[in-house]
Formats: sequence, structure tokens, C-alpha cells
Amino acid sequence: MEKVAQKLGLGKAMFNIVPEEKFGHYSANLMTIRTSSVEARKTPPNEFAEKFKDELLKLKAVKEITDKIETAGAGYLNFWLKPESIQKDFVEIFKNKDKWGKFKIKERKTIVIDYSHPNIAKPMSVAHLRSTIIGQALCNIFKFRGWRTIGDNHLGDWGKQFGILIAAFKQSDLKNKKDLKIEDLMNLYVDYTARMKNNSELEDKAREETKKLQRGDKENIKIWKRFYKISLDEFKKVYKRLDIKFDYYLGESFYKPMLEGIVTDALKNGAARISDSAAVIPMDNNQPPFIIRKSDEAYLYSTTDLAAIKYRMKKFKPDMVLYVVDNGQSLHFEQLFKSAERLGLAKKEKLFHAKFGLVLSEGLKKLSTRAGRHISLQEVMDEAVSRARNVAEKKQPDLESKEKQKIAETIGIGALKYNDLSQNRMSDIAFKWEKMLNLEGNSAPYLQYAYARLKSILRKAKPVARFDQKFLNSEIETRIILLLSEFPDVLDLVTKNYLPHYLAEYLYKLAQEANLFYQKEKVLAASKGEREARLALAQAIAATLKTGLGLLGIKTLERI
RNA sequence: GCCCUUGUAGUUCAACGGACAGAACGGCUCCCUUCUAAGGAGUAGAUCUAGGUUCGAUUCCUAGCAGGGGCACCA
Repeated sequence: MEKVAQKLGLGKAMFNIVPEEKFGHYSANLMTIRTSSVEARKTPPNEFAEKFKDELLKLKAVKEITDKIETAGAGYLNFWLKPESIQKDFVEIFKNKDKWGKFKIKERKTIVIDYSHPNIAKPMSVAHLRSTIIGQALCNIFKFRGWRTIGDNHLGDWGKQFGILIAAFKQSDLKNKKDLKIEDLMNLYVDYTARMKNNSELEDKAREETKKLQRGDKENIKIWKRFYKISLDEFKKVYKRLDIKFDYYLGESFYKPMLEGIVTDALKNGAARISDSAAVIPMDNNQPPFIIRKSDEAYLYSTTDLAAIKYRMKKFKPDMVLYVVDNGQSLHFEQLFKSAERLGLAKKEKLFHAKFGLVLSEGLKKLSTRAGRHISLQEVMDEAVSRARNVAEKKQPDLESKEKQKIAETIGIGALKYNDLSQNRMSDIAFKWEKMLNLEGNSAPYLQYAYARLKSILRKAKPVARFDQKFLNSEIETRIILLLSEFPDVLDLVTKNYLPHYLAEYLYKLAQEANLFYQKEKVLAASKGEREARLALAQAIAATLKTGLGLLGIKTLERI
């Protein structure tokens, strides 16, 4: 293709080959080529497509895969692919099994993904869900495509909040309570913050405790450690249930020893200066300065973030550092990236804020811990599972209770994850139970159901030993093969844009086709040749569904 | 006031500058003697407004309108 483009004077041509809905042909969008060539612009789309077609037909390789090429629409070329060529593709896909789409050669590129980052002493809420789920899916997909991935949980385990907590804790009667829960800490925090509003004494007290903690006061450190452990144990429970795994838990406190150095270096380097007795890095175009040390000598999360960049660059030598954080922090990251570059810590191109919209309450209000509006993740997960359980009771009353519970867990959690992963939107999300826990239509259970149906068929037959791909000649079968061959490209699209929803969309489409396939073509009852070939196809679809869902962090079930 | 972001069927979401803007839910009609009806078939229904760039704009640019977020010592 590229050679033809060059021959026609197109220079560096770009191709977009997309499988069409219609039976068995590809269409190449020639207009994409035109825009990259001055020469091509002189010719109207259709005329150009005609010319391009003639050149293509002269090529041997083209003749091998296609019966007919036609021009259509605004400069499209429709390729009628030969069935043998499509069927040959399938053999390749089938052979790869669950490795289909996996990158064969290591790219040796490294990506650090910063995600989840809940705050110590606050239960995880639905707001953390997006970062956690999207981050983990990206991690899985990058790894599958040959990258070295480093998942890092940058815990909010340091800062002013602890002053508040410690002050509140010392005043309370919780000190002697044995099994202190994360909810207790959360209540302490909310209560104290509310009282602090009208009481500057309490505020001073909190500030005092923060300082003491930062100076290494023994008692405060001890309390802090206790809070840390309670919280982390709680988080790990949630992560286990959600199937989330980190390579590192490098929280804010980890960077504590580096903070002073960051600020002195910045001042020495000239990037930062003192303003109103705070150390700031001035920004251009009307942006407020980036404060890296407060006038009371305390450091901020901006300082920590700079230290984290420095550390990550040195330790992991990454090609990319991805921050999966909501877009409420856009300004912070713009400032951070600029500052990092000025301090010579990292090039801006290597830092990327993969932002997403906030989760808002139904009235489109921000869900803030301080205001006490808080929907706990635990609560959401339980509700999801319980809804799935209700459906399971209705649909599969004969199953054992234990199996029903397992199905409910897998489906409930899957639905929750899929809801986040199937949408790209930067716009804010209104929190609604019904939407969040959708169990029908474009949802995780739909995909899990298609998988279970395929497995149910496969269970009733021996594993495919040999098959003749020529039997895969119906419309739906051809369409599915074309779709399966697209899988690696879809994964590339995800890694290129950091958008896992492309994969979710693809899998949904594949599941739709799978549902059509086993409805239209009998597998087990078919004549021998057809039966084996269709079993092979079912096997390949199931494998790809499982791989894809696995990458999204969604589990499959053998039966539901 | 400045900056960022979003505006697509009744609702929730898709659409790498390209063919007739796709789904799902909800509405209306159908399909369980045939590999699981958490399924399938059909039907009605949408690009905020006004300009611009382009052979071609939901997509890019400008202005406006509307929602959300942010704007020096919170994270």
C-alpha cells in the first residue's frame, strides 16, 4: 500500500483500514491519504480512488487477497477479500489461543502508572474507584503489549490532614478502643473539621500537631503508624476483592527525606524564589505560582510530587509516567510538569495526566469528604453483589447457594468495573445506583454471559484436534474472524491514547457477534467438518473474550 | 474576571477529519418442543447556537449560551 502511495506521489501516506459491517470486505479510507499529500489534493476524491485502485490491482500481493476492488462513497475503496485469505487469518488466530494479541517481542519500554492513591484514614469512596480501575486496566494492557509496567500507589499518607486527625484523636475517647476502624477515623476527621470552621483554636492545634509529626515527635509518629496500618489493611481488603495489584506502595511519607533537597535545589537553580516567605516556582500565562514550601516551613504535596518524579526517573528510568487522577487536578499537574522540566527532573513529554471526570452526587455536587458526603466503596460493592445475587436467584434457582454467591460476586464486581471502563468521558459522572450496577445490555454480565454460553457448547464436545477452516464461510463467521484479527490493533489504540474504553467497546461488539453466531449456526448438531471448524471458532472467540476481559480486570465464569 | 473541561435520541454513553452519527436502558411488536431468554429479531427517536477552515466537521478554529471543576500556602 505504502509503495503505491509513493508511486502516486503521496509521500508519507497514512492508511486506515477498517473492517466494514457488510459482508467480508474491507474499505480503505483514501481521504486520509489525500490530506497528507499536496499532489493528491488536486484530484477529487472519487477520481483519486479510481486511480489508486488501478495501481493496487497491478500488485501481486493485492491480487492474492482480494477478488474485487470497488470505489464507493467519498473516495473509499472496498476490497472484497477472498474467503481463503480470511480463513487463513483464522488459523493464525486459533493457534495463538489465549496469547492472541500478546506482543511477541519485548518493546523494553517502561511505564510508571500512578493510580488509586487513596488517603490514609479515609475509607475509599466511589471517587477512588475510577482511578483504581482505569489504572489497573492500563497496567494490564501495557504489560500484555510488552511493556515493563510499574504500578505505584502514591498513598496520601502525610500532610495537614494528620494534624487534624491527631488533634481530634487526642481529644477523643477512642484512644483506648481496641479495634479502631477506618470509619472511626473518618468520623473524627469530619467532626473536627466541622468544629474547626468556627474555632481558630482548634485550627492552631491541628497545625501544631502537623508540625510535631513532621519533626518526628514520638507520640505522633506512633499514632500515625497506627492509622496507617488500620487504613492499609482496609485498602488491601478492597484491592483483593477488586483484583488490584501494585508493584509499589510509595506514599507521600516515603519522599519526606527528599523534600528539603528539592526546595534547596530549586532555589539554587533559580527556578524557585521566595515570595511572602514561601518558596514558589513562578508560572507564566496567568497561572498562579507553584508553592513548594509554605511560609511556616512545611512542605506540600507539590513538593512530594516533584520528589516522586525525581525518584521515579532515577529508579525506573521510565519512558512514560502516567497519572490517573481526576481532572479537578488539571492545574496542579500542568504546574507540576512545567516545574519538573525547569528543575531538570524530567521532560514534559514523559509525564502525562490521564484525567477523568469527577464522580458527583446526583445533584451534580462534588463528593467531598470534608462535607461528609461520602459513598463508601465497600457499600457500593456489596450492593452490586447483592443485586447480582437477586438476579441469580431468579434466573438460576437450581444452582447451589455457594455457586450462586460466586456468580453474584464475579458479576457484581464485573458490572461495577465495566461501568467505569466502558466510558471515556472527561465530563463528570452523576452517581446513580441503577446506572452503576447495570446488569443488562451493554454491561459486564452481557460479556460474561456470551463467554459462558460458548464454554457451555465447548464443554459438550472434545477439544478440537483438527479442523478445516474452509467450513467457516458464512457471513457471521467471516465477520467474527475479521473482528478477531482486529484485537491487537484495538490494544494498540488503548496504549496510544490511554483509553481502556476502546477495549471494552470492542469486547462488547465481539460478544454481540458471538451471541449471533451460536444462534445462527448450530455447532454440536452440525455435520462433522462444520462442527469441528465451528468449535474452533467458538474456542477462539472464548479465548479472546477471556483475555480481553482479564485485561480489564473482569473475571469470566464457566457458567452463569 | 482568568484558566481547564463537557454539551449527541426521553435517559446513560459511542463514533482514529470521511460512506446512512452507533449502542444500551426506557416505549411499542415479536421469538423459549432445538448447544443457558442475564439472550435474539423488528420499530420510533439525537449532533447546544452562530460563524470559519476543508472536496467533506459530532470531531479542528473563533464567538456565544449552558453544566462541572480550578484559580498562593489542603490533598
